[in-house]
Amino acid sequence: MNSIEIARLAGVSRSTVSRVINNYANVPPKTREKVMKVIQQYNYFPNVSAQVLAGKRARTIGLFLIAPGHVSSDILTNMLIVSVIEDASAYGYYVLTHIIRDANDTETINNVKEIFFQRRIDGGIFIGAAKHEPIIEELISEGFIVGVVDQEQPEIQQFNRIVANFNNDSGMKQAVAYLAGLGHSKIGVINGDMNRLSGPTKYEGFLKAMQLCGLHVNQDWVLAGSFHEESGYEAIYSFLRTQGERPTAIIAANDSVAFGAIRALKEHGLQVPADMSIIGFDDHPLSDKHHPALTTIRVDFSGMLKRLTSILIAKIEQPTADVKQITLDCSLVVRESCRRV
Amino acid sequence: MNSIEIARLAGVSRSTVSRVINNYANVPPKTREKVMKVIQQYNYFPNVSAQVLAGKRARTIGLFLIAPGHVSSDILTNMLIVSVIEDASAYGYYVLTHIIRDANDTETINNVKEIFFQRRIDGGIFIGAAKHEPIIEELISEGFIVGVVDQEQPEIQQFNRIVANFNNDSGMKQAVAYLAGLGHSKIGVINGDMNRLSGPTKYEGFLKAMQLCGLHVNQDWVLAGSFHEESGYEAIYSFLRTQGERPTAIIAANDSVAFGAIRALKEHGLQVPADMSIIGFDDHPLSDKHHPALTTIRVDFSGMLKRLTSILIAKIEQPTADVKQITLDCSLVVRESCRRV
DNA sequence: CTCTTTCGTAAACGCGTGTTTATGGTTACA
DNA sequence: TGTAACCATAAACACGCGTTTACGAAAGAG
Repeated sequence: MNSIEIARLAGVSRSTVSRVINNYANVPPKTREKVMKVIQQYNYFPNVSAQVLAGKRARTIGLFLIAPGHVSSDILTNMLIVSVIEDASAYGYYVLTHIIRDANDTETINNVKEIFFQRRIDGGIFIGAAKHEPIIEELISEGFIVGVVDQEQPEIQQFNRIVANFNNDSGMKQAVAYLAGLGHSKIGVINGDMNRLSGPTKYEGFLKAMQLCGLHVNQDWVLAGSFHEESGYEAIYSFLRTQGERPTAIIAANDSVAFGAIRALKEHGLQVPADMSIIGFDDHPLSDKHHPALTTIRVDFSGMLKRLTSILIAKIEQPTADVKQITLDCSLVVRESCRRV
Repeated sequence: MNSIEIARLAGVSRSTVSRVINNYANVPPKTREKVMKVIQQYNYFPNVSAQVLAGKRARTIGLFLIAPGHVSSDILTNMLIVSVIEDASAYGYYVLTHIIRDANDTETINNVKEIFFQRRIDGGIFIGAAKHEPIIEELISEGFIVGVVDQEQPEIQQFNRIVANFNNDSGMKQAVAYLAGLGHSKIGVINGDMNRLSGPTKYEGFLKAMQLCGLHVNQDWVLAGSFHEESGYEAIYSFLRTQGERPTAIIAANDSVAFGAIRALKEHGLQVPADMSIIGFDDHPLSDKHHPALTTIRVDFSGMLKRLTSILIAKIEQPTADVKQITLDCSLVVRESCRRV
């Protein structure tokens, strides 16, 4: 079934069918109706490949998840997939999801390039990218429209790069201020992956916030991590084997890290928040089900992706649209993992 | 950049470029290498729309999730998305994921049809379909290749329908036998959605298993549910308000239902497994983290989808491939939610 | 030297649609 | 009746690639 058949069955020319489908003005309602009837009767949908070849858009965006480990078990990442799919769907766009296990592997990179250069998609969103991701730079320089979460806005702004970030500074400020308000002055931190933008920015936010509250940062309480549950566990596990003074509160780079940290504390016979207060970051879907329910800095991932998807599609349809950056605020969610000292 | 350009740059004809790309035999290594070099140098990838229009496959499959509620929070469903994407990726296929909130809504159905009829995909997988899903029947009758989880194999087998199921009979048998072995004879059940195939088959499996173990089924202990956490909670909540004898063990249609059931029991002051033994179904990713860790019937969803994806793609590439049905076994996983009586 | 095989070319067609152009046919209004 | 304005058509081209065909050129075999 193609437009020629439809034209024949409706007793009109192929041009008219095309004009009906593409909503051209110069076709009277009666004709339009006649054609539409045949189209629906025969389940006709214009072949998208032919449309693309003829210069139309594919109405498809790519969603690229850079995730070395087991994405499948990360609820948060998975929420985002669904989120983007539904957001795009509202604009009549479809989503091709792709998982990048190793952003440095040549073959993997080639797959990503293939998706863009084969014109499978009109634009793409990258989640979980490192601070500097060569493949993204290459795609942007090739003119592809790309949305990125958690990356720096370069000095020379390009029309085809959209950057979305959270205000980590503000988040950390809220966390530290809350702890200070509870009487804490000995505050430690478990950092995230320093190769990702939110790693260093959260840490810098922490330093700034501590200074603002007039608190001293003890470098022995600055622990390395990498945004994963296991890294939180290991950070605390190692720390507890050392001698010396201990903090009364710890801020984790995200909730997964906080979960791991709490697990390590429990194993060591320390209770949260009785023996140690913990604040997370992100408001992970499981944080309120956790025991103890996790006090955390909420971050609206779904909302961010909704905006990012919307802007991406706007740029696809109207390349002159000039939004290039969005920043969302964070907010403190008080639950049970911190106590007054 | 197109094949004409590449031909010019490599100093060969366009036919030769095409023959290199499609791995034809009659091109000597030296020429192939020369062409490949230019292709890589200029980041050339054949336009997929042109390829499809010229008769090649789109190398894309559709993944359709029928999920009325909040898919985003269902870890299991989300695991499956990632699973299929990675499986397809191994065959050089991409995945277009689509979420169906209401399989009865005309516009929603139209979107699904569009994806197929526009030739965006070579075939599709449906997850969460009802026992009888008109849209699936229509697509199959139109000749599209479709893989379905948890649906009946119709008497007249079609080459383009692939059905994947779990052996629910065997699963229920293991659950009942295990409970019987622990001394339970008063066993209740919370059913799943009876509009989905696994609803009735699990229940029938339960009945058969009870008979096999020589146990009586008390209809007061057969509770209605719908595969969701909330339905498990409500089933038990309502049941506990009734008078009369109570079972010592309950088998839930899946782990989510079991979680809900346990929550209701706890609220009512009943401990699991001290006051009631519970068995789930599926081995949900959170089941071993649950308190108490849930004894359940494990079901290998990822494994099933891996096979289903593999068969779907095999059929796409070789429509005569004649596998039409796969059935996977279940296995009991003993944790902490059942006790000897 | 001739014959065959191998390698390669140029040209053409088809895939299904969007879009433009030149050309009529119909309707409506003055 | 004449003249627009509107509606519709047929034909052609473009998009980029796969595939076929007819045709050579070069190389090797006899």
